[in-house]
Amino acid sequence: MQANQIRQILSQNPWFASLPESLADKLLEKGKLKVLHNQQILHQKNDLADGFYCVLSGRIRVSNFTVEGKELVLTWIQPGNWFGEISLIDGQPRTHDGHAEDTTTLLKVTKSAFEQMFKDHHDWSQHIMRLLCQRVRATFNLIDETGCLSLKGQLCKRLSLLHQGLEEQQHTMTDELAISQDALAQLIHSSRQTVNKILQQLQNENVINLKYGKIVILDRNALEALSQI
Amino acid sequence: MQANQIRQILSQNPWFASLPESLADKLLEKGKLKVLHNQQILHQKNDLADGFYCVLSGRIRVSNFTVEGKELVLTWIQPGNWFGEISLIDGQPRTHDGHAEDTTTLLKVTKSAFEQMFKDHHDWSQHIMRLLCQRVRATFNLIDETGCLSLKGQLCKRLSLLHQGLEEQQHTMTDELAISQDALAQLIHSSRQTVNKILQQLQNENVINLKYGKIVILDRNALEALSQI
DNA sequence: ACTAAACTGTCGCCAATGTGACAATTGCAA
DNA sequence: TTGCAATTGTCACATTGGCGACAGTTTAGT
Repeated sequence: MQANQIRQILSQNPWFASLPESLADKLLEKGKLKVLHNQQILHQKNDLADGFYCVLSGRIRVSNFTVEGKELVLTWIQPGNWFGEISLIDGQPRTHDGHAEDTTTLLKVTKSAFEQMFKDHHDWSQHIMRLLCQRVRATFNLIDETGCLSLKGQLCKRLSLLHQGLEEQQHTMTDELAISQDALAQLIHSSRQTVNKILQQLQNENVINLKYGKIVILDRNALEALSQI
Repeated sequence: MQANQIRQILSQNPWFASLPESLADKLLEKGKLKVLHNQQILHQKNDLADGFYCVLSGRIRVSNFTVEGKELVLTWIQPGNWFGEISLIDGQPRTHDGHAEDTTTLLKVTKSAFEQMFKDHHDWSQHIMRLLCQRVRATFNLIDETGCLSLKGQLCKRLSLLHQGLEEQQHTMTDELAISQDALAQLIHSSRQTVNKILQQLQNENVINLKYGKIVILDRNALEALSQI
């Protein structure tokens, strides 16, 4: 992958884009490419942290397992997003498993390089604090969603977010989300059958179109509106 | 409230206890007492942040409302715990409402005093980062709980945590939690009736004893074990 | 002591949702 | 083309848990 291509992906992330040029350069200098194949494990819950990562292509599925062995997906980390800073900062083990979905390219900043950033750049900690605040707010939103919204609301919100992420990263004009109903069910901790029923409803309301393995967004605004219920 | 009494309460909090003496002193210097009466509003969701707070007595109920007007309690902040740093750092509005339960005494560090800490003490940001990491981990735990555990599991976990908090703050040897079943139901986003049913079960299993307005913990270990299911 | 308010215990009904089962459809690769 | 695996569509059934209702109990205030 070319350096300018990497820069291009990274710059679409608001947090990275807000870094002063000098810090961004330093971070890139320290980053090394790492490629995972589909379903390869990046780290497991309770592992010690070895790096600060950014997804360049593919995606990372962040999840946990219940005692009965059921996988609960917290989120998917899409290209341009950084993660893994928490364990590096507080020295505690990873909170979740991280698996690659598809062949996935990462930019990895090692633990020692990450720590060097604090020593070399007095303002680095400010940016890390902002990243942490984002993380807290994102998890609060997640809690609100699961607590306040109906399953239909949660599903619409997720579709809306996925659609938005698609726009940011690919600049495509297609409104197709390549995701199975099974995967969607995992995201909102529901069952495939229930998700299917809700998606049928949405199709009848002309909000989406269902295809094999993908969903076409017809009415983004309706989706946003339904994310309230 | 006496200065040494305040210090005593604050020192029982692990985060505060880990601050270097000099930083702790500075923070105390800047703190002003603020008293709220029962149910008084400290801040509402979307308010701009005006301070960094620590509960000294009473407690703060942190919650949100659904569109239908139902209150969802995220947590109660017990004495010794600091909060409100997120909005101060990223400049975004509050994520939740904060209400006093009982007459509540707070230590308040104003926005400008908080910001001055960063300027005067180069290592202050490190401690704030640790606080943020704690916050993220706590919310991840909450998500895991609601996603992975049965209602009984969630309830046992909450009872266990409340019991633990009680020990830390009061050094009492009584194992009575003064909390209504109604309030417990709010904490785990459930209904009073369901909570009552589960509590009855736990009483039959000799894990707890039910009283009017309070719960006596009989078997802490059993509670911990049940927090897994 | 009396009363009102808060809290608990319990019932039955009902909506939401998980689950297993099975058929139909689609896409991919040999 | 054919066969297989992944995905979707649909059903009946069981379970969970929310909710209204109401009686009983405890506390606090006058």
